[in-house]
Amino acid sequence: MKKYMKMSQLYSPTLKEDPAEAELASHKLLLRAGMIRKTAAGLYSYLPLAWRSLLKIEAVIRDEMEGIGAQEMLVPMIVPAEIWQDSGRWDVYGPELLRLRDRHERDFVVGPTHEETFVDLVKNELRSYKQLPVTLYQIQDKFRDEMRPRFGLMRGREFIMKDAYSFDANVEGMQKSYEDQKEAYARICERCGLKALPVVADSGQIGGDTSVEYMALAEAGEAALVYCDCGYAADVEAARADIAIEEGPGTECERIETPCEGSIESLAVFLGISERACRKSFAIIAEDETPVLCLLPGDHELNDVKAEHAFGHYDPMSEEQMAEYGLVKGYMGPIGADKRVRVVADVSLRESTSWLIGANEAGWHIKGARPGRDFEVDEWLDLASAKEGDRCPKCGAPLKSARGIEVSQVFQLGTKYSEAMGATFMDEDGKEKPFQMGCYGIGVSRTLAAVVEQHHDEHGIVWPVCVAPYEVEIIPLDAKGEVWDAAEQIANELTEAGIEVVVDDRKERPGVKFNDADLMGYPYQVVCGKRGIKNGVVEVKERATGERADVAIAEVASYLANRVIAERK
RNA sequence: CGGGGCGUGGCGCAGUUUGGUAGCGCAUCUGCUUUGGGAGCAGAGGGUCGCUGGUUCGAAUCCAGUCGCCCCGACCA
Repeated sequence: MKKYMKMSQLYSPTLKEDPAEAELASHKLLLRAGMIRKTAAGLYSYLPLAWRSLLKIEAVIRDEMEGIGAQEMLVPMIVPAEIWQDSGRWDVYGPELLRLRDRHERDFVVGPTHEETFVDLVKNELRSYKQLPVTLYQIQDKFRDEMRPRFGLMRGREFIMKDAYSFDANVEGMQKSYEDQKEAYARICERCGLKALPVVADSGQIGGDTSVEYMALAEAGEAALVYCDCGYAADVEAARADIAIEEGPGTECERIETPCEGSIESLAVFLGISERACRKSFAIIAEDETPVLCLLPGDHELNDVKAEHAFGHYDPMSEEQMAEYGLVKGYMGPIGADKRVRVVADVSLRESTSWLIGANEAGWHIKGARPGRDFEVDEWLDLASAKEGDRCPKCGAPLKSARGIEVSQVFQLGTKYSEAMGATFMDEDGKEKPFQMGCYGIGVSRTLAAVVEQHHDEHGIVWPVCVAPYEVEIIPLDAKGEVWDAAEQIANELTEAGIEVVVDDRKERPGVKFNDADLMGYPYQVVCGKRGIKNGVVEVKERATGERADVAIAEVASYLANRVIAERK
């Protein structure tokens, strides 16, 4: 028999003040609303309210997994070292991996992810292509000994993850499994109330769409991304920068005096041109000791990741080195630089014919310089960090920028683990083949934090119905008498209608109850006060909009039940 | 791991510079009043000042070491 929850009994200690340790909205609010408590760095206890929300997220995940035929199960958190040695990760995984030894001196790891366990599990049981495909998943705590756990649930060391593994007979099958998961992930985000974008995570080695991360858009996100309405989205680190050329002034190569401080900004202001019409130069020493001058559109930065790709571990040139190679800080350019300097320019500049560059003399620049005629570019590379306004590599429209929280990732593994661990099956053609695998993770606890990050205001959390710990809070302003009777009646009716209800039965002043209700963020509040009860009405407040409406006591339960159920998804 | 900061009743902080035996706000408990947006008054309880060692007549305060936590960087659900 379902019963409504009483605030007086709910273990959800709220805090008036922001805890000193928290910085992010989600972290502060989850602590303040009495949903989580820290046990140690990166280790959190989920209190009853958080747990209810987590179970709802998990329910959405289970529903979607079931919808694509994935089967839930559970493997041990602790994993014997041998299978990690088999996969090769025992030696590769860094200090993030928590290793431990039992009383018999046997090595184990606390699973940060479970590819090995699942491969080991199926390799002796799935013997024939006829048994494939199979997708297995679990929802379980993971442990990663992060060097810097932070932001509460956002980057904990122990966290709840849903991890799925697909086993297919061939690449086409794997891609199908992968697409199924990817689509399910989009629906999971949506059903949890998250605005998220699928971001291509690694189009590198294997090529194509082999891994996608779902990024929940949030200012507090750790990843910077660019995206386009056409559906393209990429981490700025990985995005190819397609930058419209802006030519500098003039077409003849000519020295001009530029008595301004040696920054692109001041140069552009002095000449009355855009920063992009200038060419920015970075001088670095590549890993192989080659001095390199990188030329970029003036309003773009050298992308660290791309530069490391191109040059290995590189260092910015010191002033002494610049002097040695004939480069003048603030006025660098390819003309007049030492012959040993390798000149590399961003690909976006390839068609540009009028470059405004430093003259390697303080206070002087060169305008109208043309590569091939006035100086040589040794190599054209993608070096610039993409940013807002650059052209979408897919459709050409201007990109928008955003920050995101990586809530989930889908990955085509191929035979990486199955081959390493000798996990094979007998194919139609009578040959032993390694499984084609995919793996798919969702940070469940991180999703909770992301939801709060996207759904809060200055008063507290604003839960979407689908993940709210309770759907309706009833606030009787008197804990006795006819006000209480009406509140209890409404609570019972709603509960009978299958709505999750909490009643603030505490002997607190109205302000305290209102503030706690807003902080904990239940989607609907029903305020029962003397005034209204006399007229046979209570006030229904929608947390998200702040809208209030008087509703007849006799109708409020069915009115709310209909709204809540419609919003559950 | 590098850089910065912080550890003082449950929470948020002051006190540390200049050593003298611990304080404020909130919360808790009791009583009275109050009751539609974090109440008022009166009273009460609660702290080996992160830990260890040292200096000193005397250490929250000075010194050394150590542990923990937070923030910024390199990794990830």
